[in-house]
Amino acid sequence: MNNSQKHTAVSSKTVGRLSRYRRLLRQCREQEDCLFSHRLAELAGVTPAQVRRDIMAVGYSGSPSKGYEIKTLLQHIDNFLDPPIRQPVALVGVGNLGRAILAFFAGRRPKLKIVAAFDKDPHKADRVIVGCRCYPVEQLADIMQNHGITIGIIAVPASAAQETAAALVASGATGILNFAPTPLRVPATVYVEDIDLTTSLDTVAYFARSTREPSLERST
Amino acid sequence: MNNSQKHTAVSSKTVGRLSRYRRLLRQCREQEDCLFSHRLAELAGVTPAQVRRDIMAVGYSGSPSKGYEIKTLLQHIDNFLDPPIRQPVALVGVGNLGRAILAFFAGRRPKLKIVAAFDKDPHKADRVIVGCRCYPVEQLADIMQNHGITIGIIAVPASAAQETAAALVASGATGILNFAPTPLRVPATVYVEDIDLTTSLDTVAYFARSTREPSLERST
DNA sequence: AATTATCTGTGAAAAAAATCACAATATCAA
DNA sequence: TTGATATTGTGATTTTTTTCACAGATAATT
Repeated sequence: MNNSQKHTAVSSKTVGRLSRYRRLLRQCREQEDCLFSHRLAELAGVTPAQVRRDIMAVGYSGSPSKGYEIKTLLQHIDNFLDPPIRQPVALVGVGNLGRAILAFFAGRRPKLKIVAAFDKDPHKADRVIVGCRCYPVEQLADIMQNHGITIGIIAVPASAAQETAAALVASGATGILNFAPTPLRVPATVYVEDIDLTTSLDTVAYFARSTREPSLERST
Repeated sequence: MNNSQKHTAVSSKTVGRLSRYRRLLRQCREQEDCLFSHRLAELAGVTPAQVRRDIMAVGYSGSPSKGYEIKTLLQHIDNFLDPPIRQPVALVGVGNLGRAILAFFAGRRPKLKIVAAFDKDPHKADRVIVGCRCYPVEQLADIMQNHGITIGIIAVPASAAQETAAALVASGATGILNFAPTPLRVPATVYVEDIDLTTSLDTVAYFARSTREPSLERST
């Protein structure tokens, strides 16, 4: 009954959608006990087949008559997505964006928590911002190793992003969430997810013009 | 010489990469006059073939001997990505994240500018935050129509996201950048781009474990 | 002028992602 | 028990996205 990584490597798209399903399921577990793929699909804005495919990855089977038992499905998704023990996170860059990120993640997820923030500006060091201790960047390596941090969030200006990434990797990071508008050079063993606000806004602006053919978006 | 939308509809992935190329090109236009696809690919962390394909969309051809003339290529990308005149943007939700977004976009892009922010909290109304006038949500429709706003950024809590989206669409939005962790129901003619911090962090956390096979990431 | 080297632009192929479609299955109704 | 109905899980297919690979182009070299 090993349900860990046995199938042919789950894609990041599937992982992302599972995270989204989880949130939706948590919301509706009070109202309902079970739901069908088409119901979850509707909530998530995807197709039922997509939902079923994604759920295959977590190794849980629903019943043709009742669909998926929400409680059990959630357990399976949690088990799939969540780290076995604890995966502490470091944030680098405590500007506007950094503070917003701290506030956003504060208090959720005990296992996936921002346990340390870093900033170049010594004025910001040794303070507690939104419940998170802030250190000067010089201490990055030390503190990351002390806490066993393997995930870094980069919220520094583009000009400092590459060196920040290098420092994170050197201190043991194997995953980076990058808000800086710069592509990062990291070893192939490090997973990087970019959140590029400019690019996203440009894309929205582009498609907001030119009344496109009713395309990929969710409808009523 | 019509180089507008003639080809078979450009994908959002291509639009996003063009936005990224543009930023990189601006950075290196001082140093260099021309560059090859493999150089831009290296900067952007993609393959040369990808770069060439993407550039096809903007209707510009490089020279086999000199590559792409940076100045001209930039003009073509700008012409492709930028709105003909002006595409004002509205931000809804002036919490931590909203303010960070305002700060992030402040001063850039004259044609694609956040011209109005809205918040439910009347305390935040009628102030100027990071250079942007803030109004109570009640005035959303009025002000959007006055300014001819067609792009909305949603930075409200998940619980208010759907109604915000509906209000934006009702007031003329055809593109939405959604930071709320909820799928939005909008007509198929409205383009939505989701930026889901939780999902992104979950994905990074997932791939940060399990030393994956050297996969899709950029290497040294 | 011919040769070489290297690039672009793009048809064709491959890979990745999403969807279709249907056998297997569970439940209900009679 | 049988039949009718509706859903799951998944092989096969389709669609989308990326990459390959090469003809055609340009300049430098001889």
